[in-house]
Amino acid sequence: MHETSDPAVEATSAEARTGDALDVHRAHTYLARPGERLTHIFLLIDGWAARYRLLSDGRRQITAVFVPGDFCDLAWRRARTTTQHVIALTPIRALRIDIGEFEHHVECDPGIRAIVENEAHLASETQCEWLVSLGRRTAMERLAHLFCELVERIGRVSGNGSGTCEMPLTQVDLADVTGLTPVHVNRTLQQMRRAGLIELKSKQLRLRDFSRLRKIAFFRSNAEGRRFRNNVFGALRLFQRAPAVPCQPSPAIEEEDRLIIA
Amino acid sequence: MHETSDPAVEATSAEARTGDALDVHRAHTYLARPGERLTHIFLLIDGWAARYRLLSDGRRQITAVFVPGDFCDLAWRRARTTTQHVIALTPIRALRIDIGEFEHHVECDPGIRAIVENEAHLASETQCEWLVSLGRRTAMERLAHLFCELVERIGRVSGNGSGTCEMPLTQVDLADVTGLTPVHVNRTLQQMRRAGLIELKSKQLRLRDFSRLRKIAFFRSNAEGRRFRNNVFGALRLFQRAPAVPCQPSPAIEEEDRLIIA
DNA sequence: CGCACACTTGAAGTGCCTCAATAAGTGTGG
DNA sequence: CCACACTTATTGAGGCACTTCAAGTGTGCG
Repeated sequence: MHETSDPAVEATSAEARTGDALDVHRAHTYLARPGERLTHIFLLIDGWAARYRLLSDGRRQITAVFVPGDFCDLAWRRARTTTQHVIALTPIRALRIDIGEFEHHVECDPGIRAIVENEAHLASETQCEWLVSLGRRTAMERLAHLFCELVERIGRVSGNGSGTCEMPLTQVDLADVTGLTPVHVNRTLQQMRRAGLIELKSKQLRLRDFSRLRKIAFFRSNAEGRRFRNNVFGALRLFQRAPAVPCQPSPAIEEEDRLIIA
Repeated sequence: MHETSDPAVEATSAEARTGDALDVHRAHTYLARPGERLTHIFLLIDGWAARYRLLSDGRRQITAVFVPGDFCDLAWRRARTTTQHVIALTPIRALRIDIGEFEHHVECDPGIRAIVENEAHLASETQCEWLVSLGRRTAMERLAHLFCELVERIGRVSGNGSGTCEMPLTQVDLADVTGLTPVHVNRTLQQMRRAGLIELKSKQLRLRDFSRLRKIAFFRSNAEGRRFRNNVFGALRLFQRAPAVPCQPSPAIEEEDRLIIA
């Protein structure tokens, strides 16, 4: 598979065919701002991003974290405009898919539709679990749960019951995900280190005792649901190729067609 | 429109045609339990319901509140089984729609598809705002926000800037929505009453100063997004009538079709 | 090498929780 | 219609998880 080993090269050639572009962005660049007209959906290839809501007095709550393989942001497929910020947390590479083409793919390609609907479903499950964290879990439980989730999403669990994954989130980011203050995140992380639960240094997270962390976090694995999840290269390939058979997308639904019954 | 003024009668006749049934349930009956095979989606006609997650030590977090006109639960359209509890908070009437028929309707009827996708989108926006509440808002802000949301969803705002709506949620329910304890909900409600913000008695909520509450809650209206929302009778009618033109639903997507690329 | 950013630590304060008891509703059956 | 059980709402006192403010100390990078 040497000829397809570099997704960037693939993307470049694909761009000529489909008009989709592989974007490169530095950390902290905005992929979306609230109120913008929605023109693209990104398929994240490398790096992390986050969606967040900012209150007018500066309070910030991160409402989703995007890792390689995630679409960003499926939440706005039905919307005219964005309602939240999306920012690159690290340098990223992402396939920028025109929203019209995206809808066309979803309409015409059952494989892509299955992926997209599955992704949306996973995102909604994740979001529910975040609600539980923010509403009912303690600081340590919230962090433990987040770490379990991320290791399941992008990490590796080794035989001896430990797991590892990248962790580019700063303590400020972690605070804005977990609804805590950075100071308290710091103290809680140290408590977890002292308890032998985790190691976290230079953007590398290691769960030293996955099963204990799961219990602490009341973590419910969604590995089954992720079994059929797209992987980043697979999804990339799917979106890069033109649909094998051109199809007639059903006509766009006009506002007048939406149900308004007095 | 006398002949269609009673949805129950309509439903009964529709049942003969479509197999959908209008269910009546008492308060506190389960519409779903985690791990159940998903067979139906409910269209709530009367009464309120809630989805929640229960931790093994008894902590409960309500992750969605359903009011008349809501589908319950769209979150599971892509799932084989339910992952949370859904319970009737009050006596309810609901149109029980077989999941297969539901998917058929969505597939074949662009009007229904528009409704369902719009509903799913609204639900996801609401959920994001709940994340912000639980993560970054104080007790009073959380309650103020919830009240603003509910008045926008089902209440009426009168000219003088006050709004009213039904409020069948007990203080325990409110606590499980807002991630607080019932005791603190009680104290916060009294504080809001004393401040002249709300009246809340015998299941009736009155916002005495909607604009002040909005500011307190950092409430962002989604009235625009709800303009095209189905209303309960409209949606009921749609789901009761058989599709005007029988259509060929695209073949179900088999597991093998889902993308698995190593 | 120095600047910016991430992380760490301490001390003091507070918003919310826990435990506990009582009052006020609400439905149910005799 | 009252007696009873049960849920819901209220109030008090005390404690703790988390916040706030205010220093620091690494640490990576141009």
